[in-house]
Amino acid sequence: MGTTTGRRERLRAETTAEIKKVALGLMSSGGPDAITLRAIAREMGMTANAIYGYFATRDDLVTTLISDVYTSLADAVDAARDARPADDPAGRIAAWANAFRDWALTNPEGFRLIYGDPVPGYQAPETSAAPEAEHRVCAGLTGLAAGAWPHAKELYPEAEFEWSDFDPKLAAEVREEFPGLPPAAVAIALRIWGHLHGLVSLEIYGHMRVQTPRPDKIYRAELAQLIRGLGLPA
Amino acid sequence: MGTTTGRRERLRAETTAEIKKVALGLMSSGGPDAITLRAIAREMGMTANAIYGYFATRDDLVTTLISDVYTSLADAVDAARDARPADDPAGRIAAWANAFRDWALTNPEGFRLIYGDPVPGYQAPETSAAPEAEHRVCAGLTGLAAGAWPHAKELYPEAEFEWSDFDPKLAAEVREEFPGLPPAAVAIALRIWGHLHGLVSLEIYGHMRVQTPRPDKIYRAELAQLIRGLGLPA
DNA sequence: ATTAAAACTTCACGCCGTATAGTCGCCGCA
DNA sequence: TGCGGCGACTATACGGCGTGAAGTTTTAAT
Repeated sequence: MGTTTGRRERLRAETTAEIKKVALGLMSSGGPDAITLRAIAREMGMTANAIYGYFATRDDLVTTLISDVYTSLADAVDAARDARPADDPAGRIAAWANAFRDWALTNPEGFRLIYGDPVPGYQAPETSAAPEAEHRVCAGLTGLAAGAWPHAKELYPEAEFEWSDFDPKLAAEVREEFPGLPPAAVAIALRIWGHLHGLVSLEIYGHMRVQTPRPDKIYRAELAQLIRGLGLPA
Repeated sequence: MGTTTGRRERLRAETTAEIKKVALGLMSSGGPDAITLRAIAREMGMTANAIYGYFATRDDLVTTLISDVYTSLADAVDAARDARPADDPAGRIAAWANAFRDWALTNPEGFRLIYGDPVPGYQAPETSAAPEAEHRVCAGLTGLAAGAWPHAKELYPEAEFEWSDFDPKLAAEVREEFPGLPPAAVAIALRIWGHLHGLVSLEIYGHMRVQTPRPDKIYRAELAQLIRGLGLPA
């Protein structure tokens, strides 16, 4: 029966999943630095070298983890955004942004893994470690900008950007999903990404709390100004 | 002669300086991960343990480096800002922001050292690694916000923030240097910090270039909107 | 010249990633 | 039922890391 070869594959998949699970556990308890092949193996009752049967190198494992974690972030923000109706662009933006910060505060080590120097000596592959998830995040943000664009277009100069200013794949997807949307809206999306990423990043890495005990208040003010700056009703 | 005791101290200071210089050199050529006691010692023709006569631990050395590098960043942005006259708040903001990004692009490893996970296993001291320099950066930003406040105050709700929302030292300094400035202006400064930090950080860590070949254009648009959002004339 | 301290080396330990070679058990096939 | 092969795993080893303990050399002060 073909199930026998299926069995091996299943065992293999289970072990792979356990490696990743243990690695994520180590990360959340001891930070990304705690992701070591030896520690994972110890926890699993194996030898470190056994892991090489599943991942060619430690960086390979880390890249996979980044992709998984980034996907979970993308899922979280997408879900929060889609819980609001499409005719409430301000609410969708606020939901997305709050989900982003909440996810980061809940998974600070994951945030560092995705956006920081993930692990000692890690070299990211040429193409980004999680291009697909990062792409989803940007596309989702552009969707938010698209929802706000009818209000925002009066406030922004359209002429400054061209489609060639963006990654071809991103541009193509946006033009297909939101026909008529100008490239300037994608620029807005990237700028919003930068704003939110910056505030959350400073908070996660401890730079914000030195200046203010209420980073949440700063973030809320940011949201209010963001929505106002897009010409949306509160 | 008293110069004899002075000689020892001078040699000691020179060696300390050389350790830091070599460490910074390793960092700029091989990234923060390349800062290892053994590599520094190798470069200096010493043993790794000799460094323990100058720094209690590797983390101590890294903390000192962070402080030095952060100070050089603070110097750069302060100088750029002060090159513009006080009666040109928009120009001062633009100068500060451009100096910030330029410094980061020139010293990407320094940026990672300051704002990222500096080095494998590094544990920041309880109080921030470079509180003085970080303070200067925030105070400088608040100065920019103060310059813009006469124009911006119409656009922002003042009531949302109180002085107790900020670090007492920061608040005290701001209140002394800019009497009459409301706490809302400090919130604006922190938000601007977040915006610029986020865009630069995404660029430095390679997330922005995956989405756009022209991060400079995004940054320029950010600046324009920032100045416009503060009610300043371009 | 003597002495005490500072600067530096040597050796050792336990981590790490990973390359190489070898062992064991399960699979399909005769 | 026996057997060959292959995949999963272990054993051993190398060089790198931070760092502690102990010993040696250099230097300044008496």
